[in-house]
Amino acid sequence: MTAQVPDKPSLDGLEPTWIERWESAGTFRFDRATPRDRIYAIDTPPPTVSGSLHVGHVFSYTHTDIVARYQRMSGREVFYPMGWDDNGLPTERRVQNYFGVRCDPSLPYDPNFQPPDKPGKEQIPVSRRNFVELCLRLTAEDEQAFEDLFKRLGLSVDWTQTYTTINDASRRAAQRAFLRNLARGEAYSAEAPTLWDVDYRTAVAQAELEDRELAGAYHRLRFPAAEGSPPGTTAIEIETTRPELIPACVALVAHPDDERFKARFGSTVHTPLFGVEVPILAHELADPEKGSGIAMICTFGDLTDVTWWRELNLPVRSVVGRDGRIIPAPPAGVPENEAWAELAGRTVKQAQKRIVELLAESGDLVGEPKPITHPVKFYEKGDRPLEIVTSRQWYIRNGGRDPELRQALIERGREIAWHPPYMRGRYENWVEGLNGDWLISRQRFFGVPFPLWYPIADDGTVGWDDPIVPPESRLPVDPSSDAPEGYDESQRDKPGGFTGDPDVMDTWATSSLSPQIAAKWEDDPDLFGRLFPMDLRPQGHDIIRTWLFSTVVRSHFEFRSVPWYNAALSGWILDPDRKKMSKSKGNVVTPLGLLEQYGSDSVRYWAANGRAGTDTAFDEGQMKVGRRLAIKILNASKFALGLGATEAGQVTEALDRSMLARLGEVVTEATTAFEGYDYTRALERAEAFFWSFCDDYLELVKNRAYAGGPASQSAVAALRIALSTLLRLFAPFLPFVTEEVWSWWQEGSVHRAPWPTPPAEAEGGDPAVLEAVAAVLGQVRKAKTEAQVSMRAPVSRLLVRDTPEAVTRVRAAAADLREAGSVSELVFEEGEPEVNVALA
RNA sequence: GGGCGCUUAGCUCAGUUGGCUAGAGCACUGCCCUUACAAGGCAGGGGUCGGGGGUUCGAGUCCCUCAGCGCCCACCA
Repeated sequence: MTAQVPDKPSLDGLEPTWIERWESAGTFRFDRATPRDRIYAIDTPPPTVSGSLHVGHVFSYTHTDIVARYQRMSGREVFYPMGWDDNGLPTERRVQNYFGVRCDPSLPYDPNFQPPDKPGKEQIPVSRRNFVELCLRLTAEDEQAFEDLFKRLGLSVDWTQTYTTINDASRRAAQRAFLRNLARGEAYSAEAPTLWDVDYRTAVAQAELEDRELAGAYHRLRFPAAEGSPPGTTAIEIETTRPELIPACVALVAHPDDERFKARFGSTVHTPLFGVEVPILAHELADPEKGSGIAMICTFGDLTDVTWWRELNLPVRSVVGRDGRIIPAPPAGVPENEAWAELAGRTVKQAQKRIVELLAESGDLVGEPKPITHPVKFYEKGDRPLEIVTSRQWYIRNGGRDPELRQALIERGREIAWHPPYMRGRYENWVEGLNGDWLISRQRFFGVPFPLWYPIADDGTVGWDDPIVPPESRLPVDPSSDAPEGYDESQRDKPGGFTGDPDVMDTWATSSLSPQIAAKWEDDPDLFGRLFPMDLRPQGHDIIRTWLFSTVVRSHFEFRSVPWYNAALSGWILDPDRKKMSKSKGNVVTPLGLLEQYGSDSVRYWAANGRAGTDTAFDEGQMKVGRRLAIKILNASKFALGLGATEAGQVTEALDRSMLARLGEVVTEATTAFEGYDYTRALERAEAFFWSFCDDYLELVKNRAYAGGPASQSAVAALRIALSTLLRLFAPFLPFVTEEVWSWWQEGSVHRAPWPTPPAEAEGGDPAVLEAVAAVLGQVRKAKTEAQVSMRAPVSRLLVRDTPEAVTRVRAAAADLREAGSVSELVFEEGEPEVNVALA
């Protein structure tokens, strides 16, 4: 076929052109009729829709796309969907600010509600359903912007396969999976101390915690001995960073072997200011080295308190409310005295300040508080330290309390191929360290509701342990607006009636079902059967403990199988100062701006140089290199195709066969690398070959190719074979420029072309010939450079002395060498290797 | 405190079972308008492979040890 080569090939405008043509041609459309064993299914990470994508997304999504394109060219039908993770706290917060509303689940749905044009000072309370509608409205806009960016980046996603984590199908899947967990006993509810974010007013899970260093102080407090103690019994001094929890104190605890306190175990002391009598107890977790060696147990200051409280069977005296303030009335057993009046209603921070003053006045504070910094637990998205409150929550078993299940989940991890392999260690590390089940309920609104109601007895008590479940055929349900079977809406929240579960599932409880949701579990059994288990889960290594692990848990329970066979973990994008790319930086450098400035292929080139699992520096220099590579492909292609087509396609010359033989080796290496998910190496090999192809081979054959005749035809044929192979090698990385060049002379899309195999025309070629001739040519160039003359300057005599084998190799391309170097006389000798260049 | 990863040229990084004189790109220096490409090409300078010890004919690579950086977990009175 005759090539249609533009006079001045350019990268400008390639993206919109090809995005449009791929879409109209359905190039990346998934063919669901494909047999299962030829399908490659990807569990694409659904990005959180609450703001904007950043450079890190561009980086990691490119990696997945490269793999997808390789698999597609290798003959697999690629299922490459896109999801939008739009439920959850970040979206709620954004919607509140954007529309000036807040969710009040007690309100009825108002079908005619319209938010104000501008958010007012006071947030307007709206029903849950109205709130969810506003969330959907705002996320729809964001999702469109995300899609546009991902398209611009060149992701070969099948855009007809999209889902959102809040849509009907996702809610149905999440509720169905939960009900099955419940029926099998894998989900349960319990009233227990729970980590609680006082701003979001919701429980949070172990996996969502992070430590932050905070300033605090050790306060040394005196607990006087109880009346009736033997004469001379001293007061006990403890150290605490949370003096405001004195009214919540239920005991003191020291190590059982601690001689200082052994005699006191079983006796009691009084709390300062409140005079509550508390026992002195022994427990191994108490560290004699810390503070005064004896600690105050409060309900609850931290997780160790929870352990002590549980194992020592202590009472609960909660003083911190769900809003993070000291509750109005003291818990049972604590007097409502002047001290309490000073604390009630204050935030814990204010309460601490005040109680320290009171303790100083009463003389119970020993010395001055000693300032320290210490790690404090936060919800990863939160602003204030977590408190621990007692509440009823839903859990899914995850092995945290069950060694057998834990082991089974570790075994599942071993069925997955991890890229890079050491990431499996992080998974096992996490699973082995679990110390509680997975808390999935959140006291929030924009999420998947628990599909449950509870009966209300005639005396008004709620049957929390006796939930009413809907049939699966009714899903999804919203228990806040739908009534359960056998009841009607008038019985809501009435004695003898029912009440809906007010909570929603944590966002991970939905996204842990992403393979099920994307593959339309139960909604389309034929499709699901072809896709599950999937082939690849790509994701960041920071969410192994959350998304990856929870997906394995759900799949293990429902299917007794892994959710996918491969997990590819991408690294971080780092600032030039090697810190994780900060939000502010990420916003300065917008992904769209980069794509427009350098071109999508160039940005992808940079991303492709980040190996799986390895953190990568943000480097615009690499994007410039990528741009140069793309331009080089245009120009080299223009040259190769501008020579015209050869009819016979006979590759007869040794140099041509040598080049193709070397290219064949590169194809083999690249293919092996890709099969091991090492796309970076594949790119490296292709790129290294391509530059030597341009610098050496093209220069050597240029004159011969122009000349005409059989030897010329050999060069032209070899060039076209090489170009076809190279374009396909580069296609996964640089989809736009390769497609552009492919379209000059080939039918169809390069992205549906077969992955290259070593060229058959290389048969009998010796890869070392090109290398040997190129080395001599390099010597000629060096001589000219040193003489400061043009590369076209004539060489009167070129002497090549080397081993007989080497001489034979160079001699095989003697004519090309003479032309390329403008050499008059070319002399070969056998002997001590030397290249001697005599300029005219 | 436990686990994992990392440390190679000024910068970003390759270096696959130990094996020629340790590589690439960027940056830097010099030269060249050569009809695919000046948004280019060619050539060049630059490294005690984090420190120390060991195994070996031979170590960037294997073992021990120390140091530094990063991540995860535990502890956080």
